[in-house]
Amino acid sequence: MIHTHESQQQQLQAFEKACRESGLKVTHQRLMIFRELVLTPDHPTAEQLHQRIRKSIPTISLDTIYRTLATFEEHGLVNRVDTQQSQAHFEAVGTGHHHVICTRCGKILDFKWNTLDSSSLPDMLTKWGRVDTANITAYGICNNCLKQ
Amino acid sequence: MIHTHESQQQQLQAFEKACRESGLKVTHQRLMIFRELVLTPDHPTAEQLHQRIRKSIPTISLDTIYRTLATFEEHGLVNRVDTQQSQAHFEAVGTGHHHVICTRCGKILDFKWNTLDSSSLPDMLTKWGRVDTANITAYGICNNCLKQ
DNA sequence: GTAGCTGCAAAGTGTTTGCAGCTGA
DNA sequence: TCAGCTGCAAACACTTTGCAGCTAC
Repeated sequence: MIHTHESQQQQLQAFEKACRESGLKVTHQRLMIFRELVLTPDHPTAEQLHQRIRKSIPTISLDTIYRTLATFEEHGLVNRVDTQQSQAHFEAVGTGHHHVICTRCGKILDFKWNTLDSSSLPDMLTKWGRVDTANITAYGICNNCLKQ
Repeated sequence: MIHTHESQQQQLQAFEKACRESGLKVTHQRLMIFRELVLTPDHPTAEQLHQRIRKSIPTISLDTIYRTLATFEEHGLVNRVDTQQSQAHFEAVGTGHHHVICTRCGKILDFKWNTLDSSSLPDMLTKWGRVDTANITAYGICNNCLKQ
């Protein structure tokens, strides 16, 4: 995804606005962390962010990165990307490929969805390389938790 | 996803076959771990598997669970489920919702896909509860890595 | 001035590894 | 028998937390 200069500007402005609205202080560290996420097209880990931001704020600590990302996530300013990494959940192969996760109780349910196969994915992906698998991960609240 | 007794049987048989073919020994521990994954509809963590399997093999250690799951994964017998947990990657909100991850270099690229919105998801999910977001995570090899 | 943020250091959690003894084929 | 699996314990990697000083508002 390539972002235009305009939309980046907008995101940075929206950031300052969102900070003021939630009573978050706009510190140099927070600004640089958000800036880095907006300006680069990849999705760095906390460690990678730390390496990059040290170039402009040499004294910034890794735990500030972690704390800041957690704060941003709470306020809906950043997303955590789904990956297969730890804390890992496992399933036997041959079951459904897609999952719904209840954000309240954490339970995971499989579902089937025939619409998604590699031929129906956007052209852009065939330019990117060879896609082997594609899984949907949905998040919501299950009926059990909604009742309570 | 509810599995019939037949398909569970098939999965267990396929397991023994796959073990023999890859030269893996069919130990009591491995059989119980795979059995647990096939017979239960949820997707436990290594820790949860350990708790459950201890009831039948009290001396089984957590590292055997980890090692066994890693072995199974290498041989394509189990899948790791995508979640938002650590080692986490982050993005600013407002970028694309879907991701392709290169399994060789680990780089993550965004992509847009208009076809996926909550109304197009299967009915089953509306019975499950309230779905808030649904993201696709695709895995493959990017062109850069394919060239090498 | 003060609530709240940061850096430091230490602890916590999930996962992996080296080694010696055990076991399935 | 013997390659390869397991249990133990220790190491590792990533993330979180308590505290004291600092800073944006």
